[in-house]
This record gives sequence, structure tokens and C-alpha cells, in this order.
Amino acid sequence: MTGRYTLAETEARGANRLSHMSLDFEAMAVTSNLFRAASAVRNHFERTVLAKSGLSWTAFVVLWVTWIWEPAETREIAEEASISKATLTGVLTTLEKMGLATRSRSATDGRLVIVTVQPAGHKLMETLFPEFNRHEVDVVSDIKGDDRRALADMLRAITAKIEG
Amino acid sequence: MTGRYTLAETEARGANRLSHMSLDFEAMAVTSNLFRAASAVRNHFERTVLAKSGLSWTAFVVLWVTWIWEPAETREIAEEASISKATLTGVLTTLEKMGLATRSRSATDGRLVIVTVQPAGHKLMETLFPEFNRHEVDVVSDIKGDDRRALADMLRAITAKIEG
DNA sequence: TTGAGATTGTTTGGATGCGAACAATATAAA
DNA sequence: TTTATATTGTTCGCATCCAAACAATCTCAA
Repeated sequence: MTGRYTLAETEARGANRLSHMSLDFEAMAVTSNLFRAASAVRNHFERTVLAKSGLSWTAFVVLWVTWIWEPAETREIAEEASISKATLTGVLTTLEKMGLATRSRSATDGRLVIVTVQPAGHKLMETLFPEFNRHEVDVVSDIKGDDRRALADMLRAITAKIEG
Repeated sequence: MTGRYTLAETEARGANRLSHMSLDFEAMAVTSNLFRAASAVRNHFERTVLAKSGLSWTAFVVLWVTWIWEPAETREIAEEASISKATLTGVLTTLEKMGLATRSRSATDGRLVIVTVQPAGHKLMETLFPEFNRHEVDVVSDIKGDDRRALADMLRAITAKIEG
């Protein structure tokens, strides 16, 4: 939760509030910095790489997942993008308005909706994704190679712990 | 970006799309799992610990920051909570409606708004925050002590790299 | 003292974001 | 065949979330 202030400062300032509680400040530091980092990365990417194309972070992720797996079912896309199906409905409408993707009904199961990337979407991703990846490289450039793998593994462990 | 599928599966499936691109899959795995984890933690906390009190993740963070630093200026709260001032305006309105916090004008600077936690807010945090922390402990329980510190440090490094 | 520029919180407009209710479709057992 | 149950995407209501425009206030130089 802490941002500008260090954990030590927060701990000192919050001493009166927190001193009588039994707390694990290291676990707290993990979740705190997890969100701080995720939020910083997201905002930075939206303001730099994604700004030109007018895509939000979520719209980009949805388009990316569809691009890799197309034709893709919406339930798969929602799962991969870590968003609810209700949210996906809105994002897909946005992508359709932008002419980047289209919806169609499944021929074998009338309940399913199949999503396909439009030519404009393919053209966009062809240049946007490599650029996106270069920013990803930049963001982790202060972390050594072995540590990057360890970092990804620990983040995966957190997700696994929650989702079972 | 990948969720249910492993990076290897995505790489294999996306071979046609990605094979001709020069990509760093390890950097990709970091940002991918960073968001997957942050999203999972947030949703899990909102559905368990926070559900009873009717607080969203953001509302809880804002209340927590105010609780530690009160009386707090809104610009400080927004910075600590990693949200924009526009977002904070809405969240504070929510917290006021719930009777957990109040706004007041600064006596020395008419531009500033000072936020204070109400008695109901104090009472809530007294039990909610320790419970919140117990869930934080649970979430990182599969990661060893030393690794937890390393994890927090690397996440801090990512944020620092972006925010300078 | 005064007026240009800086700072702050709110408003506006638009896009997520989710749970719950819903209608359409599919599946299963009787 | 029929009927109860399950699954899927959308709609609805509401709460974030941000950039940009805005009004109020402060600062500081002339």
C-alpha cells in the first residue's frame, strides 16, 4: 500500500495504530509493491506505446490474446485476459468500433461467440507488439537474467496459491 | 498476458505470428505474470476479506492510507494509493456516503482538502486490517522468507525504473 | 498592490470493471 | 419427447479509472 514512503516510515508513523497488532510487514510489502508495480507499468504503457493507437491496456491484451489464438471463443479470451465476461463484452464492442476485431456466432454451438482479428488489427499488432515487447525489456532491465526468471516464478506461485 | 496457457504453449501456438519477430519472452513473462498476480490478489481480496464491509480494493487502500497518516491531504493520499486525483474524488465521495471518512477545508490553504477517518472507520480498520494482513500472509505462504524480500525488492526496482 | 503563473480538487466525458439477473441455447435424464 | 438443469454472452446498475478542462486559491515578481 505504501508508495512514496518507505515501509519503515509507514511503520514508524503508524506505530500508534499498528503497534498493538500482530502484523507481518514482509507479506505486506509484497502485496504493496505488487500493486505499485502493476499500476506503474500499466499507466506507463498506456501513456507511451499504446497512446498512439488509442488502445487501453485491457483492449490491447484482449486484441493480443485473440491475435494469438484466433478464431477464439470469448470465454477463452476472458480467461486469458483475466477479466470478467461482462467486461469483455464492453471491450469487444470497443474493438469492433475501431475496426480491429469482429464477432460471429459459432456454427456448432449457438451460445458461443467467436472473435476474429480484422486486417487492420493484424497490421496494427505486427508493429505494435514488438514495440510493446521492447518496453517490457526496458522495464525489467535493472533485474538480472536469473532473477527475472525467479521473479516470474514467484508471481506465478502467488496466482497459483489463490486460484488453486 | 498468458493465463491458463503456459508461455511455452503460447509460444508454440503463436509461432506463425511471432516467429519472424525479435522478442524477449522472459521480459514478457514478467509483465504477464505481474498482472495476472495483481489481478488475482485484488479479486480474491475483494471477494473474501473486503466483501463483508462492502469496500472495494481501492476504497480500502484509500481508507488505510488515511488511517495511517490522518489528517491527510488528498494529494498525499492519491500519491500513496497510486490513483489519480480525479479517481480519488469519487472514492472519497463513496467513503463519505459510507460514513467512514470526512472531508474538510484546510485552514491555512484554501485549495487543500483534508481527510479524516470517522469513528466508524476507526472501528472498522481495527478489525479489518489485521484480517487483511492474515490474507496477505496466506498469499505469499508458498514463497520462502528470503525470496519474499527479494520479490518485494524486484517489484520496487520495476516501479523505480519507470517512475525514475 | 496587482496581475500573471502555479497549484489543487472537482467536473466532464468516456472506457473499463464486476456481480447479478436475464434470454438463448445446449444437454441430460425420465 | 419433454422437462429440468447447465452454460454462454449480454444487459443492467453501480463503482472505479484517467485525461483534460475548469474554478478557486495561492505565490511572487513588478
